[in-house]
Amino acid sequence: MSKDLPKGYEPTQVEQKWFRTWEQQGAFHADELSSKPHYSIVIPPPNVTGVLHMGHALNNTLQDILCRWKRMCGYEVLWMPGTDHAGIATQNVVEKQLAAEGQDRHDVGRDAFIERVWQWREESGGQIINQLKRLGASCDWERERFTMDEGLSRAVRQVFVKLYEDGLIYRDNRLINWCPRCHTALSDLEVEHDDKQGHLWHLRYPVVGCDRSLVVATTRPETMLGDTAVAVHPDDERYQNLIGQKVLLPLVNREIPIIADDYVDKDFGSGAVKITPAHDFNDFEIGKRHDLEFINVLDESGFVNENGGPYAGMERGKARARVVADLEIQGLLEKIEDYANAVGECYRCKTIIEPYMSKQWYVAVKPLAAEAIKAVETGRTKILPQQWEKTYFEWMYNIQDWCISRQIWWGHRIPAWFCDECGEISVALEDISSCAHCGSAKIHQETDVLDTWFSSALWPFSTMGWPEKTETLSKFYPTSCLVTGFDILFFWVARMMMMGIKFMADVPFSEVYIHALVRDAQGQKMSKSKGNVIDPLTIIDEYGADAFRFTLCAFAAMGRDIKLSTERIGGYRNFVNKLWNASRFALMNLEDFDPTQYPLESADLSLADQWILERYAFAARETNRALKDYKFNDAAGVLYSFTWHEFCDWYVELSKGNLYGDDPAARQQTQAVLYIVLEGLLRMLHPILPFVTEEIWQALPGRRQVESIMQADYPAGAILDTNAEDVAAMVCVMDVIRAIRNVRGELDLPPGKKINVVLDCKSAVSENAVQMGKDYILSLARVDSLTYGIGIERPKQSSTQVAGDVEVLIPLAGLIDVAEEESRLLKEVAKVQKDVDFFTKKLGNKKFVDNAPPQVLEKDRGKLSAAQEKKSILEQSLKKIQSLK
RNA sequence: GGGCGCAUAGCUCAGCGGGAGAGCAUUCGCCUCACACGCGAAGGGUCGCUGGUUCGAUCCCAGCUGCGCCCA
Repeated sequence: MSKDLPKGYEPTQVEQKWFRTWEQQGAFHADELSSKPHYSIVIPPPNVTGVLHMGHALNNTLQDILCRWKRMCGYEVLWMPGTDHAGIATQNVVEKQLAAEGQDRHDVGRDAFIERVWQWREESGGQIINQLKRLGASCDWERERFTMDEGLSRAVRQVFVKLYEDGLIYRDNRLINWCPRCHTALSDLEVEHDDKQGHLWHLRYPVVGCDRSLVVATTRPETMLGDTAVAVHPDDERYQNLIGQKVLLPLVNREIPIIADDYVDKDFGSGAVKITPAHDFNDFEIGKRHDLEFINVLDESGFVNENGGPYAGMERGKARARVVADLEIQGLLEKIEDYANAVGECYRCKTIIEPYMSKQWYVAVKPLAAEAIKAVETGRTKILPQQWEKTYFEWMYNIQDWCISRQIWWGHRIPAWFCDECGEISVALEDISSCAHCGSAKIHQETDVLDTWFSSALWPFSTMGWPEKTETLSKFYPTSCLVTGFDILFFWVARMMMMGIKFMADVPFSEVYIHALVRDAQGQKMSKSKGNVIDPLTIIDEYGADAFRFTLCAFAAMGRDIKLSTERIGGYRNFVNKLWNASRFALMNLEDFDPTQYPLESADLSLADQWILERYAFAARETNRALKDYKFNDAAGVLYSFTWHEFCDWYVELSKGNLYGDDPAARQQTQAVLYIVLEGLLRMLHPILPFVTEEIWQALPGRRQVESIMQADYPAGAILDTNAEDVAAMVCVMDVIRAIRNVRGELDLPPGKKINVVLDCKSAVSENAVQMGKDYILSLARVDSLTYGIGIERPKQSSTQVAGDVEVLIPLAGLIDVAEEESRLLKEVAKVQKDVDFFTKKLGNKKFVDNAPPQVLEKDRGKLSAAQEKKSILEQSLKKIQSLK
């Protein structure tokens, strides 16, 4: 390990080197036989087709921070990684490949197609795994799982069979969401609703046997081909005498009844509505209530079928145009209005979905949901931020049965067989060759596969070896925490809850931390079509993984979306560089230092040493508290200001006197504190900045007890006891230094210009502080000569500043422009006058004095007298200056 | 239509019952022997609007306005 660290931090090689080393050391591996307390997280499995996007980066950075932190806190940590098989998405990828060769999946056949998908997966699937490693993700990669693995497939099958046997899986013929492009059913959740500007067509249907007609309004005129009724509200006076009569459905010339149903909104359109039970969810319900005919007029690709008469063979959009045109010719188009309504789209391909009659498999989720609700109500599982619990409950209370069958090939094939003889269904764990009901060998297996989310729902236990009773399960289930985005709260979290409770008899996780969405700098959702996507890998290349992780952590405030801008990442890159350079400074000054040889207990700590040790203890406590509460931004904030503004800006500067001085004992003592603080700081930062901290930690002098910073203990609080009075003295000295710097800055006295300073102390405490800290003042404020004391002789003409109860006087001595000093003092007086006014008024309010708690009163009185004191000093000084003019 | 959330410094956001904070940006002075991806100093806010509770409200409550998201 070279101690000649380069002047600027260069992340690329450092990151690769350490990640390799950690993997080789087995530092990510979780031991189920360990006696340490467990901490486990299962990764939200990304799609095997996926590439790393900002959402993944945030999600996995947060998980990694938690895992690294807990590991350092002494837990046996399992972070379980893997990918899901993304049925529709993956099938689409391979279908596209085939299309490029002029083929479709039916040309190659089911088995060959699936073979081809596996081949694709071997060659190009799961690249996201390597991308997660670039981020530094400390998953137990040896355990990587895939939802189509043998073990997980076994779990899927077991669950399916059990749910079927328990009567919780059934088949039914009803309306489902159908994607005419993917050619499969979708669950309700897989349909995205988007408000689209469309039209409302008003169609006129002639009543049979009289010259009246009914006007119905629809957003989907082409479905009129499948109308089997017109409905009006039972109380609608306008139509009382028409109920029970018939209208002649135009174009197809079918007579359909006029029915009454209180679902109809009297005030919408004409108050009459066409009913197409086979193509609309509401109409479906009405159709069942009134025992209407269900006429399906579309085929599985969204083309009109033979039931559509002259329109058969037309694509649904074309059919719409033709139907409207034909109605217009016949004078049956009353009017067209602009109308916005929510259109359902396939979440995979954005094709407009079609409510479609078909026979599918369902999970009856209500009984499962009841348990999942109870688990959150009782606090067995906590959802954070808590507001999401409401959303969870809302959905769970209104949950509908889950359509789990998909008409695709890539996925877990449903283990059900239909008997060609008796017509019964046999469901079995192992493939069967004869019907379980009649024994016939004439059976064929269901061709449908299961919704990918069905296998994802088992993830927390299937990945740990279920249905076997494994050591992993007994050590790590239930998991400690799940970190995920709210977009899959229903898709995934809720279903894992249901399945976990059902099959493991315990919740899958104790806490669920829901994080924000990553947006672009303008607050827009990142999307390929908008072209505003920022690629995490490009960011890592440019700024380093550590800077990127710190940015995400600093932005991850609970309950608010993240607007990511590259400028901010640049800012945190600077932070990493700052740490790097402070460490270089330390290393340069620790070359002759051996941490194992120095007895810290007997050390004579300087003011600066005590102060930084006190700040260190504070930072350690606050960081732990923040991480415990998932306040990632607080953790980042505490560490940022401790590192930069306390350690670098102050302690490093304060330490230079002793490090460069000629007192070997003082030098060695300062080296010791510099070493322990930096070493501990690196450990504090490691969960957020894994790479740079390891690189520096390894370069520190001496040997430590563990090979990697990953295995070192996380700082919990103070390293050494400190004396509160000494710490306060240091703070006083720092105030004096700041006051002198303020005068320098305001009066344009460049650092090169040496100045003399007189400090008039108002108390023995501050005099003592100045006495102990005079060297700090001399060097940090660049003071040439310093005199101080209580009631010390004051220079005749000087610039004045007040630091607590120390009056800072800088003799003019030709240095200072009188006019500038006057304007500076006027500004200062005005500032302090505001304070005096504020507190005078506040303390003059009888109600306040009578009611406010004593501590508050005491504090405010102290503030008032301090402000008055400061004001009078400044005013006297101002008078003197003005007399010079 | 139902639900949830957000409005704080030029920008991005913390804070959420006792005198308004950070980062970035801005201005001024500095190549000070770790760092110009830097150092020091400074300026900048009726904390969306209107009421209410309170000795005291950016913070709690109600209403309003504007902007998001989820579900129908």
